[in-house]
Amino acid sequence: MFTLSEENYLKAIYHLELGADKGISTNAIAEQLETKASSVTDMIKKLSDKKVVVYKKYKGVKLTDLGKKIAANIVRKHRLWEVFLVEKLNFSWDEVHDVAEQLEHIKSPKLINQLDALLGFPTHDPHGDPIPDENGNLKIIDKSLLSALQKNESGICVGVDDSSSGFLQFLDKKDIVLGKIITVLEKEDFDNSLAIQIDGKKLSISNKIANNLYIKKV
Amino acid sequence: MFTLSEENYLKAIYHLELGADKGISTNAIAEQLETKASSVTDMIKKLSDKKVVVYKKYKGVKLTDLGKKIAANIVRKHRLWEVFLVEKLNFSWDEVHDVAEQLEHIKSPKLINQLDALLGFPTHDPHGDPIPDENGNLKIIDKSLLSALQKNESGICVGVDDSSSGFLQFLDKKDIVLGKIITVLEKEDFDNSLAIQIDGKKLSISNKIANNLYIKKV
DNA sequence: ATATATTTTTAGACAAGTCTAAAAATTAAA
DNA sequence: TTTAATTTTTAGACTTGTCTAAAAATATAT
Ligand SMILES: [Mn+2]
Ligand SMILES: [Mn+2]
Ligand SMILES: [Mn+2]
Ligand SMILES: [Mn+2]
Repeated sequence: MFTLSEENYLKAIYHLELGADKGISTNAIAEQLETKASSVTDMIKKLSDKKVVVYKKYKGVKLTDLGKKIAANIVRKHRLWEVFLVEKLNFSWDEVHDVAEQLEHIKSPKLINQLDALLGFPTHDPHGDPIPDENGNLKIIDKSLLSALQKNESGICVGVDDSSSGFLQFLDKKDIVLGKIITVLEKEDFDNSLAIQIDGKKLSISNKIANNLYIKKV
Repeated sequence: MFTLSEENYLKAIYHLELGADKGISTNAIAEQLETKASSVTDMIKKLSDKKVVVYKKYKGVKLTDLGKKIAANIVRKHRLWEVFLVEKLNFSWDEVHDVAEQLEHIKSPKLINQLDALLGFPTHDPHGDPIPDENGNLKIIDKSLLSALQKNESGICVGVDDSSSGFLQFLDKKDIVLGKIITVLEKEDFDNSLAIQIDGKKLSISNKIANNLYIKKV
């Protein structure tokens, strides 16, 4: 069994490993968890003793298969709870993360299986992130940043890169919702801003926004 | 804000105070929480510093109004989660307690309000125990033990005194469910067992069972 | 290749929560 | 009302997870 703290370290390493081939550095973990490098070194030793990471001094850390499975299960719980909060309890997508951070540590396999069923076995959370299955496998869908679209191309909104409540509330304000179709009308060379069409309405979108919104080309 | 451990102490004292006029003894709390008296003394000092209990050395402990409110809120969360598990996730009433012990510590007022609404503002949990409102008030319904019924009197099942899974599963097996009406056909002086009628069926019930099942006289 | 800067680890400390063993206070019994 | 038994508190230790400051290793720059 793993403590709350150990689970958070495993999850942090799991997230950092996606899109990284080398071992994860002590500093990277410390930054992710808003803690100090020395604390990370201590915890890594414990996790190494428990066979969930492989650790070589000064060489960074990698999850073992066991570690990956445990971490994926925490992510699974986090995302299922986020779906629950939005679908069943009328939370908006910018309110769910902090509560899910707590709920993800509840230990009860039956609870999570039944929750999965109640929600109709969702494949993605409210931010468009995939929900790992019971074995920790997740299918990556083919998505790209809005900024990668060319003029006159269209895409369906499928996720966000930045899921801070600031960004999510901004999208709400602009009526940009996952599932809607965006068409690029114009790309400005000057500031890389975009003129887009969504829901029949025209909108101007800064480069920063376009770099944080995922779409699937249609 | 209170730690998980502090919350568990407050809840234990809250339960012990129901049906006790004096201060709650160190040993009583230690037994309830399956810990040692010395640990209780340490924690009581902390809770006293935080103004949630009043503590006089060797004289036991009492919740302040603030302490009562916080404890009642934890009980509220515990019981709402139990209702959720039974009503929405198909848990049986003997499976919910351990999970609720974890869920009761999740901090999110919105979560609990929305959960309350989703469940239709229930007044009692699956074991017949009342759910405190947002202010910590709970209305005690007039219930008595099955063993208090006289021959030919009837009552509706409204709760259990012992909510161990052993007892609950026993009731399941005998088809004794909250809401059903029980009529006492016979009382045996010899062993204080009861012959009862429930759902048209006749059943023999030991004194131990009759002393752990609450009914409301009809 | 050597010096400098950065990263990582170690050493030592601290708070929370728990425990055992011993001392002090209270309660019950003779 | 003394003595004995029980309850409660204190003293000191241990674990988990964290921190700061200093040492060691690695990476970067001249
Ligand atoms: Mn999240
Ligand atoms: Mn999410
Ligand atoms: Mn319970
Ligand atoms: Mn209950």
